[in-house]
Formats: sequence, C-alpha cells, structure tokens
Amino acid sequence: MKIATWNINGVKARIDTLLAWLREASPDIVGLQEIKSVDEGFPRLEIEALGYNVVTHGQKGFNGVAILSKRPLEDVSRGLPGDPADEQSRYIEAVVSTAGGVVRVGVLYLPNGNPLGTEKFPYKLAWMERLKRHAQARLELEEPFLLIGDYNVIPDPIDARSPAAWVNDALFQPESRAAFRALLACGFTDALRASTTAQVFTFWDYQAGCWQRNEGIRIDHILTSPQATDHIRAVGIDKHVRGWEKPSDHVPVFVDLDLD
DNA sequence: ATGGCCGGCGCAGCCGGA
Repeated sequence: MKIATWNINGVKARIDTLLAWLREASPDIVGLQEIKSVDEGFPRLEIEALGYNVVTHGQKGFNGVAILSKRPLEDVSRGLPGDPADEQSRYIEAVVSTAGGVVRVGVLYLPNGNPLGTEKFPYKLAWMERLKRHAQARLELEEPFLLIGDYNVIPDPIDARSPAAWVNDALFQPESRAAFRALLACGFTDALRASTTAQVFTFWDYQAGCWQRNEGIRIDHILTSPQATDHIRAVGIDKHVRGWEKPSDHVPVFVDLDLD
C-alpha cells in the first residue's frame, strides 16, 4: 500500500499536474495540503474518475487539506482537536481497511509561523502542542498510524541546502525543531530520515532559481507509529515532479507499506 | 548582481506562502 503526501499549492490551479502524477505514481492513499478551495469547489469528479474516494476539509482562499484513497475512507474527522476557536482548516484524518487490518492516516498542514515576532509563531507552537496531544491519544490505539503532511519544520541542518539562510525563519527556530523532536519522542519514526542519511529536499521556492540551484529544504514528512514502521517496504520522494510544467513548490513524499 | 514567484480573489493589487 503506497501512501503519499503532497502540498499541492492550489488544487484548482494544479489539477492537470495532480492527475498526471496520480496516473504515473498510482498511490493508494494521498494526503493533500494547501488545496486553497472550499469543499464545494474541490475538483472531485476528475479525481473520482481515476478510482479515488475523496474527503476534504477546505477553506476559502488558503489552507485546506484532503485525502484521496482507492479504498473506502471510514471514520473521517475534520479539524485538529484542542481549540474550538481555531477556524483554520489544517487537519483531516481517516481510516482504511486492508486484509492486514486497519491503517489510520492523519493529514496535516502545520502553520508556517512567519514572521517571527507576530502572533503567527506562538500559533504554530500551540498547534504543534495540540498535534502532539492528539498524536499521543492515537498512539494508544496501537494501530498502524501515519501522520503525513507539510510540517513547515526543517528538522536538522542537513535538511536545508543553506541552513544559515533559515536561522531567522520560523521553520528552523529551535522551538519549532524541539516541538518536532518531541513529537518523534512520543514513538514516531521520521520514515524518510530513517531510510537515508543523505541530504534530500521536498520543497524548492519558486523565487531566485531555487530549483535550478537545488536550494531546497525538507519540510514534508511522514511520521509512522511503531505498528506502521514495522510494515515499511520503501520510502521515497517524487523529485522529478518539481521539474514539470506548472509545478507545486513541494513534491510528493511517499511510503510503501506491506499491508495490502 | 544577496534578487529573480505564485495562487486566490476578483478584476487591481494585496495577502499569504516558505
């Protein structure tokens, strides 16, 4: 079972790119972030035509997350628990059933947190604390559970081509990195980092020729519960998609589990 | 050369992104 995460940067502007990648990669489950669409505007018919079930948690203009799955999506929940006043659409979760048992997938678009010195950075850290609390509760289920998405956190210096350029950025603050480590310490595995010690990226800014110069960062992550980690066959990044026409600034990251 | 973009909204140019 191939499970992928991709910050699509506007699903309506990117629908042809998304369909092309779905045909090529044929993932079983996809978590999308930054759909930048309300639920009614999501291009579900084209995606359903490729054999996917679709659930969305949209918002007008920005943010928004979705799950696509070849298998039926059960127990769908929208929004991250812990703050009823939070109106931003950044989390969706669902369960799929396989012959080997259930797989639970949480899809997140973690707040950017920039610029520092505004209310956005404490919002990011508070959101990460809520995520940890929710993740701990899910770990108690002892299921194969994957927390996939755009974390907006550069975990370590190796995860940026030019770490010095990020020292005053919310993505690379000690507090952001510590919160990411605290999440891992609950029992998750950073699947991609566990698979390679090489420098690999998932995002290249549109500006300044970052793609051409390989000025990337690794901020899209797949965290696996112990029960999911046991089933990992492979982990990868579809880097070539960044070179396509009308690319997102992020590329898909995927894990292949031997649960089918 | 220390900068170079993009989508949404809505129809100009600002906001948000990372």
